[in-house]
Amino acid sequence: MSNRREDARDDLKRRLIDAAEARIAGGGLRGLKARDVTADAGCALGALYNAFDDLDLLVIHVNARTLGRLGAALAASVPPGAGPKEVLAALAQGYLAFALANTQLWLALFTHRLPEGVEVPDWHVAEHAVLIAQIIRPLSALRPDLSPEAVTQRAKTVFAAVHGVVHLAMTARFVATPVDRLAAEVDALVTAMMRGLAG
Amino acid sequence: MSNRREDARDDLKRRLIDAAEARIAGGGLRGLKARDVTADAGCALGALYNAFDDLDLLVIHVNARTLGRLGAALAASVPPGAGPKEVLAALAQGYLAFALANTQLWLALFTHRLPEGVEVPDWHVAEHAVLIAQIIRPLSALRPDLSPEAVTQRAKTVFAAVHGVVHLAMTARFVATPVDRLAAEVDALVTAMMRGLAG
DNA sequence: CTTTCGAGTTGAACGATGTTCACGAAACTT
DNA sequence: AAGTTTCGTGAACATCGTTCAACTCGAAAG
Repeated sequence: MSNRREDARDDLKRRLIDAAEARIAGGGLRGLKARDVTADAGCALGALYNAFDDLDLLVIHVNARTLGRLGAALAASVPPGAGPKEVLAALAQGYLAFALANTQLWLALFTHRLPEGVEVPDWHVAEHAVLIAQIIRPLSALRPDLSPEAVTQRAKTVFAAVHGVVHLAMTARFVATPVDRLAAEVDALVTAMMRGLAG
Repeated sequence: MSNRREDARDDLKRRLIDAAEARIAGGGLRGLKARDVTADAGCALGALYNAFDDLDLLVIHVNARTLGRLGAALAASVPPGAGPKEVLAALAQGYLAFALANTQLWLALFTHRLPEGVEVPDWHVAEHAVLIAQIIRPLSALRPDLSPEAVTQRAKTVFAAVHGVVHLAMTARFVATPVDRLAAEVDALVTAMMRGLAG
């Protein structure tokens, strides 16, 4: 059994992801430099390109972690025994709270772009399901008449609308909602959408 | 009168903005290289840094143009003599149409970021008013009870929600709305918000 | 018209950054 | 124990944005 090699390899990968995560959390995606990460992880510059094809792929692994934590945070934000509308309102507030508490890592989920022609790996595309997965159940409870496909589509739109408000508030200083108004505006948006969508 | 000099200077600036605009429209913000732009504009590499402090400032001038065209497109998308709800629905569709027709330049408005500590010039911050300016009038007609400040805040939220749906559809992979469904989803979102907000 | 002056232009050079590669050491296989 | 494969190493390379000293050439002065 070749164990020593695999263990060392996995350990190096973990250290590199740790270091990249810390660098992104500290200085944003722009602050991520190959030389910094390898220095933090305690390996040579070239070792990074043995563990990962690319700096982009390293970022994708950091984003995978963030998506996992985000999914857990969303699940934890829903009070037990709540009605559909309350669940959706709670999810929106949970999303906002995560974005505020993990700004740079959360931003990296949406600002990271690969060079033209390169596609995101399928396994990482699938991980983005957590963004809408928990919206689907309460939404279909609210609209039992819609097909599963239609509910999924509506869930995407509801998510995108909430995400848009939070994202613009934290990136565009121009049309941004002040942070202290954010929670109220997100809540107003969600309840308005629910009233409108529930017909 | 030193005219020859000023004219040449302004002409060079215009050619540089033209070239940068074309490069962004073709290959996105990532495809913008100082050497390409100066070659297209027919000047030496260093001349760019005489006309503009920075590549970032050149991008800002391109974005200023785009905001101007976007404002005009939004104004043109509103049918004369329409009611408030129709105006808002038309503005949303106009925004979507502009984003679809000018994808890369429109994306540059929101993906361009300056290095840490550098602030966007005030004159360019002010230009972003066009994004919500035309939303305010129909919204205050719908909600005469709200103060001007509250209406402005709601306009920002409405814009951010619509923007989020369009933006995510054109950048994110998994949670994206298919383009052929986009117009319908945007319309459903706006009408739902109007119903919810007006209630 | 000639001279002088200075703003604008030029392209080589610099520093930063992502990525590659030949070398050598370490670990696994037989 | 020898051979083979794997992988860490760090110098080297290519590509960026940006700077700078030398040069050009239009504009004012004599």
